[in-house]
Amino acid sequence: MDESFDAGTELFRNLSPEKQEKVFQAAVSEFASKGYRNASMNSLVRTAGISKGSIFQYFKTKRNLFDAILEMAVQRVKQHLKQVRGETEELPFPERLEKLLRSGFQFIDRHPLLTAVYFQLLQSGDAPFGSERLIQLRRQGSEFLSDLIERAVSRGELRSDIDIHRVGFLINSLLETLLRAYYTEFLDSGLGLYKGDSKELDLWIKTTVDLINFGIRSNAE
Amino acid sequence: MDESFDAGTELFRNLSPEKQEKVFQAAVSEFASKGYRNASMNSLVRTAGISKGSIFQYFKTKRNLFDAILEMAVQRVKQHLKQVRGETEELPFPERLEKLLRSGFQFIDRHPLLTAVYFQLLQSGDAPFGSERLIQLRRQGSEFLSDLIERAVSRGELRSDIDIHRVGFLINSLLETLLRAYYTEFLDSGLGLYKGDSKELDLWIKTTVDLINFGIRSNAE
DNA sequence: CCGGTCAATGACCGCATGGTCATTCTAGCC
DNA sequence: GGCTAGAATGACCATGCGGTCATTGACCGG
Repeated sequence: MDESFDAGTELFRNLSPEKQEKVFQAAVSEFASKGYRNASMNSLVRTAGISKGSIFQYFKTKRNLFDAILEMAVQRVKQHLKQVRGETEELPFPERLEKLLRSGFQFIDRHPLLTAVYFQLLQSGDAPFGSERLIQLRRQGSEFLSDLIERAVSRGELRSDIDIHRVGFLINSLLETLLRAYYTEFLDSGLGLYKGDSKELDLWIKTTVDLINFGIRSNAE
Repeated sequence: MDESFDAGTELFRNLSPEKQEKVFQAAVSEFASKGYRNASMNSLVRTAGISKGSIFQYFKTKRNLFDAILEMAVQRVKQHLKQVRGETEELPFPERLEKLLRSGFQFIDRHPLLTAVYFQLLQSGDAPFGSERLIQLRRQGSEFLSDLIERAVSRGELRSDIDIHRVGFLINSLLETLLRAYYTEFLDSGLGLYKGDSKELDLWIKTTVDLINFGIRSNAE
């Protein structure tokens, strides 16, 4: 998970970066594959190669550990989105959408497990905390898109009568679906999106961006 | 869950319909709220008001019970979709989409728990069986929409160059998102879809159908 | 009223969980 | 080498799980 991250007890933060990394890696992997409730501290400790007592000295509870992992994932996702937003500032909306999707696939390639933790939580709601945080995280995703749309509307690129927030929600959910299906086998309906190569991805990106831009109604009538 | 359903051991099928119903109700409720893995037979038995031994005499294992519940849910969903397809045979595509969504909300009002079991499985993948069945269920959903689209294309209502299967997948995921958010608080981003009244739903339906039909690009250019 | 049948029951089993803590090990200093 | 501070350890705990089965109890024909 790249450079380390301030979390856990003082004891944990004083560990060698390699060991911190090893523990983090094991934790992310455990939560990514089983979600919060079904993740097992026993199993985690086994793959990390440390003793059970240690993990509870590093992070007092399972929940604390999860919070730290999630915070890291959220931080990285936000940072990624900000970067893409900055880099595509001047682009017309369709290209912006395309870049957003494409960079999303790249992000997953680089951080597959962190993405899994993030989306698993967002979709299943399997969390140690109440729904307020979930609602907040989801809203931020929708709002990111709403902002892009609003800007494009004000530039005259998009119809001025669209319902910005609802459409932001819808497009966000579309993008989420695509990204999830890219790394989750059972979400792909045998259409080649799951772990698809760049040619497959290009087709999906084009189809999606076109749908959003033009809709499907025949131009004839 | 309306009339009873052939499932479980002979002993269970010979029970009085009321008792069958009571057990089924408790099971659906348990699986709907906790998914498969986190559902507890102990808790289920408590809410059903029967003893633990009995439930294992009625259905040999937790998995058998889940299979029966899921089969019922899938059957009802399919039956519902067939009905809507039949009733909207002659309608233009946009109206068809609208009716499909509207009747989806109605279905949830009538069968909230069954819907929850069905969608929870489809989204979380938390199942006692492998991913093949999940892929199959998802594919059937996509194909239902692909068929509607194909028919509309052949009638000249839709652009003839659209990628029928990919667009079917995308629209299906859009509809799934809306329906899930209608009964799942944390999926609604504070936009009033969750348990929304009919005015809210109308707005969502209109926005969604318009997006799919016309896209968002300005007509000006 | 009896004896037989069979459904209902809940104590019990082996296992896994999140979490604790007394003990052991190790590294640094004199 | 001996001492000590503090990190690592895994046996242990209470709890809950899916599943079993000897016992109980309700009903029924004679």
